[in-house]
Amino acid sequence: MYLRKGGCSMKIDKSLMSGSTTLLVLSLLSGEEMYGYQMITELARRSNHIFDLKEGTLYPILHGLEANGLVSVRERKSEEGRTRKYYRITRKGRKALDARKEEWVAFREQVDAVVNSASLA
Amino acid sequence: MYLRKGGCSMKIDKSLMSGSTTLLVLSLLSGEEMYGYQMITELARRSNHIFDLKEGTLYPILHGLEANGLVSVRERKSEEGRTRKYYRITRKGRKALDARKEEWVAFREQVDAVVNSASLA
DNA sequence: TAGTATACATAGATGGCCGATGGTTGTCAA
DNA sequence: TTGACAACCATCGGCCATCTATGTATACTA
Repeated sequence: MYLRKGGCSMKIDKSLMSGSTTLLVLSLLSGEEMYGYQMITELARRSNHIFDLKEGTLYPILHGLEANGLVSVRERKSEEGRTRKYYRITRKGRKALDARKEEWVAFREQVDAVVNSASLA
Repeated sequence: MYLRKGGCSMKIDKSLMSGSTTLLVLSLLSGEEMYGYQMITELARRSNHIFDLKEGTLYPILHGLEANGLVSVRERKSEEGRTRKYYRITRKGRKALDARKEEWVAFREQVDAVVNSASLA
């Protein structure tokens, strides 16, 4: 991997990432079809380089999503002649995404609730 | 464990929890000293029962925090005669909490950024 | 005095993510 | 034209956080 290093140097504990990866990947795909490497660079860009997804993380996830019918794959030759695997979110995938979003919102709100309730005491 | 079951039935993917547990525990302790079992019930209460921390999760974490000097412990006999282990956050623990909070805010904001940027496209 | 809730503790299994590694193809400068 | 580098896909072993299951002891209460 040769991702350009952005200016942001804040490191997020890896374990915080756990569980949100699928949400992020499906979110990316909900806008347009993308290929793996592109998701990594796009995710880094959109998150101000907070998320530096590893290939060893992404590809198994994509295969899992495909196995569960949440994304579909097709090989496409780009204008430059390079053949890539493009992933597209399915209807089932959009449902799963909605569910994940709800989960995320609930999780986020309750973490904040605990953190804030404590700082008030 | 015999925690009362609350009305909320939404289940959060366990893996989302990863990494936030220490933040939550330290947040609880930042308000007052508490004992283990109390943290579990308090966390459930303050999070509308979204977080149902298990004893098998909490106690190893507390021991780790103590080993790292982020919390201190003392045995105290409550009025009812029961002896409990009360955990108190240390100065070092407060610093760690501040760092964790910053991490959490950055993480939260960037997840939202990705999720929202996709839904706009 | 039996049952239930409180309270602390640990070992083993599970599952997600990462580091390491390897391969192929396209590009560009020397 | 060739060699280095970038783009791109892929897998495996291991780590680490959490859960499940289990064990223990004490206090309250019916």
